[in-house]
Amino acid sequence: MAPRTVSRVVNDEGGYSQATRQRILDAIEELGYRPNLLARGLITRRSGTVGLVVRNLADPLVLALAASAQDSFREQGRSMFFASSDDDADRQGAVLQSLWSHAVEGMIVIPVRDSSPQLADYSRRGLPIVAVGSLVEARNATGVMFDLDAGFRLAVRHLLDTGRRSIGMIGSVSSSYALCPGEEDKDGTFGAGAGSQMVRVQPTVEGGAAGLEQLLELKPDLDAILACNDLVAIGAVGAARARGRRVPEDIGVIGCNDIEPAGFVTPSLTTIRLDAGLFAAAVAAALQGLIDEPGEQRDPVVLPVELVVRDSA
Amino acid sequence: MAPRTVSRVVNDEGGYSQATRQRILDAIEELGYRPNLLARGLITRRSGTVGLVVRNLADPLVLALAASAQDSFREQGRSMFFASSDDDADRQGAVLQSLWSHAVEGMIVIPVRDSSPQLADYSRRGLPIVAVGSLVEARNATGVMFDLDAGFRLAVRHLLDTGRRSIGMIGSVSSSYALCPGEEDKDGTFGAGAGSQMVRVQPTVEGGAAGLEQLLELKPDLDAILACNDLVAIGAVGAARARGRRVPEDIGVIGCNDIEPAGFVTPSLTTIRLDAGLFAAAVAAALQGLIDEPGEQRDPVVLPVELVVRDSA
DNA sequence: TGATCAATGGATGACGTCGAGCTAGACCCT
DNA sequence: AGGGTCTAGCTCGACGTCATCCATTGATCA
Repeated sequence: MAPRTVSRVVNDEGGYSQATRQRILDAIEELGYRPNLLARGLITRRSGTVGLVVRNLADPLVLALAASAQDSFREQGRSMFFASSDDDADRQGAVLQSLWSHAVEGMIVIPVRDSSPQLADYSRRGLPIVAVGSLVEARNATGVMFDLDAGFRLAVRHLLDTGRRSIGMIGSVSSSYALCPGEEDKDGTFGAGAGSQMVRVQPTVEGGAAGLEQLLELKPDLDAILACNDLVAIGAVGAARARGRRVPEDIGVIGCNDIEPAGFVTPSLTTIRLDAGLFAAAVAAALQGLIDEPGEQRDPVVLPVELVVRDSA
Repeated sequence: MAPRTVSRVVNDEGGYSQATRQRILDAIEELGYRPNLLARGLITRRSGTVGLVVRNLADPLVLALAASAQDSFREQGRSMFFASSDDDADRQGAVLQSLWSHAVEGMIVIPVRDSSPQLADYSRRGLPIVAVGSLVEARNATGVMFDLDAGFRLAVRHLLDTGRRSIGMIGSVSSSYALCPGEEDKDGTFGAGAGSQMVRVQPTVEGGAAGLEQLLELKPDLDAILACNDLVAIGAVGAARARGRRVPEDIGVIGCNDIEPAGFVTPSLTTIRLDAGLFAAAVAAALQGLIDEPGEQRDPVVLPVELVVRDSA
């Protein structure tokens, strides 16, 4: 059997009979032949791999993103590298460099804060990059993000509509890519006429509890909380109850993300849902586009969000 | 500058002057040179990559495993492929095949049920495999698991010591690797003299609720529940309260895993803690061992567990 | 009969790197 | 000066695959 013919069958080039094809496939099976994708990638310049770089593993969207991205990539016949930058710009750079040396065809990155120039640099040198929740203006790069402003407006409207008048916001000290709607609103001009106040904490349950304490200090008449993610919201609910405030009667709380526990904590959490499946599909499609048609300028993709009204507000 | 000399510098082989080294490093910086790891792997037969294959992404241990494994591998200078088998043996096989074609040096696998022969086959053909929570008897393979039997005994002892007399167990229809202590105890011979009953459900919050209903049907005098994981335990707590049973007064509930929400649900969950960091470190070390000294027979690693007593039992 | 086509396979070079072996010169020691 | 040792640098081949180009064989078609 000639190598050339085997190559034709393995690569589906056509130009062989069904009988030959079957004979070759049988032989492959029997001998346990595995094509060496390193060698193939070396010559074709397409390695069949992509990379996913996240900021930290604790982020609830990461899992869904990884799962869904993986599905898309399997359909594309690509394998996926996975790495975390641990919220460190240098490490993010090292990861990009390393995976690029492994000849990934493209990368999905949840970028650390202020690393747009770094990403733009890599993409300009030829590495296709989809930045999650961040704008990267460069050839070979694009962004995918949730419409957090809309989510923020939905939440504030809901609070005002249900009679809340004094809204506090608990933001995150280290803004994550998609968890802090309205975070840009630094002056705190919440809904018309309503007072407002913003504090920043660690984006955890404990942080949420601390944030509520701080807000009550600043604004004793507080009757609503907008939290940058569901964990923070859960912490705020706990602290409010410990202080003798009822939720939702005395204080309404809205989270963000709709993580799984949000549905079964007491009271169940009203939250801005970020649809992880939708998100991941959009990300994978965007990367595919960048790889297939390199060099084109692309508009960022903005995904809709939804307010899920449960018991907490 | 000769390629050979550059190669020496890049690979730190020695045999060059400091001046040459600096000149080369400068040139690398300036030209944006990236060594092609595909080509390097082709000739050295060490690709610098490993694979992590999980059963499904919803498993709470997966995140911690991924995070910690990634840290270990970074120290080893390896990059990590990531894939999910979605609980499908054929897909697991396809993933192993695909990643092996990408020349991974070894794999960490959370195996789908009854896939030991498949793993043994791959490992016998030369792919180092660390199976998580499963025994694989083969050259080039080993297993890492929690001492779930010990956890099971701890939990039962605690329930008996606190006066429980009628224990029900909620297991999982699709046993996962580490979440179901005592699942082998199919006859239900729980602690001495205590009655016992076991049902199997989906390992989710909803499944836990359904499981409790079933158990109460079978055993109206039930006063304790042992759940195969924390989500199931949370579901069982919710269902028990909906039925008017107080937790822990009327029914004690013990979960397994110590996932993050376990500490802040109401009542906080007594649970068998599986230390994910410890686990992942052991897994990474085991794989490193398999890669460095191939062919040796190895004993499986068994990790200790701990009972975390909170409010639910 | 000659032309065309499909199936098959041979030969050669390239991808970017490392490995082995070699040369030329510098340096030291006797 | 002669011999040994070390360093810096070179040349050549190999890794496993695909691309390119061409050769052979039958079969079919005009």
